[in-house]
Amino acid sequence: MPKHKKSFCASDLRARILTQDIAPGTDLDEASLAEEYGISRTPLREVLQRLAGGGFVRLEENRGAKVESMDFATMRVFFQTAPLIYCSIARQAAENRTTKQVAELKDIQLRFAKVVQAGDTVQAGLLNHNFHEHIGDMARNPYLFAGLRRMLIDHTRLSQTFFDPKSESDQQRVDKAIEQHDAMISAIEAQEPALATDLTLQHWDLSRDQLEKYVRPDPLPLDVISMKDRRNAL
Amino acid sequence: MPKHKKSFCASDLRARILTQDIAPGTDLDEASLAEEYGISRTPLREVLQRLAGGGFVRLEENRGAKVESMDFATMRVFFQTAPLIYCSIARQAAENRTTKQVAELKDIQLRFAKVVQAGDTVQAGLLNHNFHEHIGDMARNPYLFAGLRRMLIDHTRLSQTFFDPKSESDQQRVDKAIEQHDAMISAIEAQEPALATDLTLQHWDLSRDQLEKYVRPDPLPLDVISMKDRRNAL
DNA sequence: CAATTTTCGATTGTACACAAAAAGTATAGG
DNA sequence: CCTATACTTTTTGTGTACAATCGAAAATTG
Repeated sequence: MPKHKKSFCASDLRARILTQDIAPGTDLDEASLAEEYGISRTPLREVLQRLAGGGFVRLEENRGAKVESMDFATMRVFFQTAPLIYCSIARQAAENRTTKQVAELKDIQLRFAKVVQAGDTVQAGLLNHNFHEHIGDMARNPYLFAGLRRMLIDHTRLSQTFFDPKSESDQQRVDKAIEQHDAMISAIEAQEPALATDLTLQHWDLSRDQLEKYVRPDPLPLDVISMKDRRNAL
Repeated sequence: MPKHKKSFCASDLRARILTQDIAPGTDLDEASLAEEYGISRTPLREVLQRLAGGGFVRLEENRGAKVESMDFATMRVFFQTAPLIYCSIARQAAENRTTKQVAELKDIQLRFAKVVQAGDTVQAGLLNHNFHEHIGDMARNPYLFAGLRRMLIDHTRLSQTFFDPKSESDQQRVDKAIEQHDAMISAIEAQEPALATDLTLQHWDLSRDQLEKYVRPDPLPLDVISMKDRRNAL
């Protein structure tokens, strides 16, 4: 049963990083994590090496592992590159998918819709991640897939607020995302690359709008700003 | 000095895989490699984990590390995807490069031209790899860069014959590749994304023509075929 | 003799102890 | 009071012994 503990450790750390339960930039202490997961430092270090390979953490010489963080320059690149990778992947997924993979994708989507309904925002984020990673797998393009995985790490972490509906319009947005997933599944199943690409672009637009709201929120009302200025004035 | 041995082991294994000194599909035995590099199995396993993260080897449970191999389906994808990734990278490299990076790229190119002149095909392949990876670094796009690195592993391994001029036309091809590198450097330095993209596409075309010749060589002359048939006939 | 099971050898996975390096703390000197 | 340096503590890196697993040959059985 020690094997099980190691793979649990790996997937749990992955999930905790994706959900920002462990914040970007955090250093991971080997000894305490090893104790926490009930394994020794040797296999824990191997888990960290693998997470580093996947772009979840960064290893620095004699200084341990830090959770990867995203700077502003990278965020700009993220918005630039996401549509390219997502759409290329979607097109190739529609071209190359197997029947089995479609069934698996439907299963993920079913569980996704369920946890969204139940209001489990953490699991929703993770299953949304799985959904898009699975489409990446369908594309059978190891080069773009590598890029997609890096992209999804950042996307999932940035989207933590996405599945947490606070208002009526938020709820509509989440419902729309689920509908878009269903449409994407259909297009991939029907092997219609152009349609899959188009739907993916729409899905991206929805996500982007939400992200931009989060990254660049509405400016403060003028009176609040003037109050702040007055307080901090010399 | 044990630190030095470990990083040497990592870079040496990387080079041996890229040059096909260790063939695709080979299993790597931990004990013998550890002895070979004068380190114990623990750090060697960490090296293998990192190589696995980079896509150089594949780790299988209780079955060690195998050098990644490329099947025919992937080769098709390789030819499809390479121009997309290379050109996107080149464009963004021209947009985002720093002066220091240009200097470093020139240095790599200088050493590249030198080893090609000296007929050192192994080093030529590795320095060509470095050249393109460094352009990837200039693009400052971690998502495409991840894909580029995977692509370069396969490209470098497939191109092992490229820098080994056996005929006059081979020599011309290698000379042309060097010229193209120089032109690419100029375009990146001048921050001309469109030109950099165009030159990269030309460079890809040169490489692709050579690869296709290698992958799908000219059919054997008819008389040779008939002789073969006669020999192997029942 | 074939098919299945068992046993053995080789290889990978884990734990722990120790070595090396970095970070933090106290002390001496200006 | 600040700085620099020596010392202590904490954390990471490595070597080694042992446990678990896999694959293949040998033995058992129908």
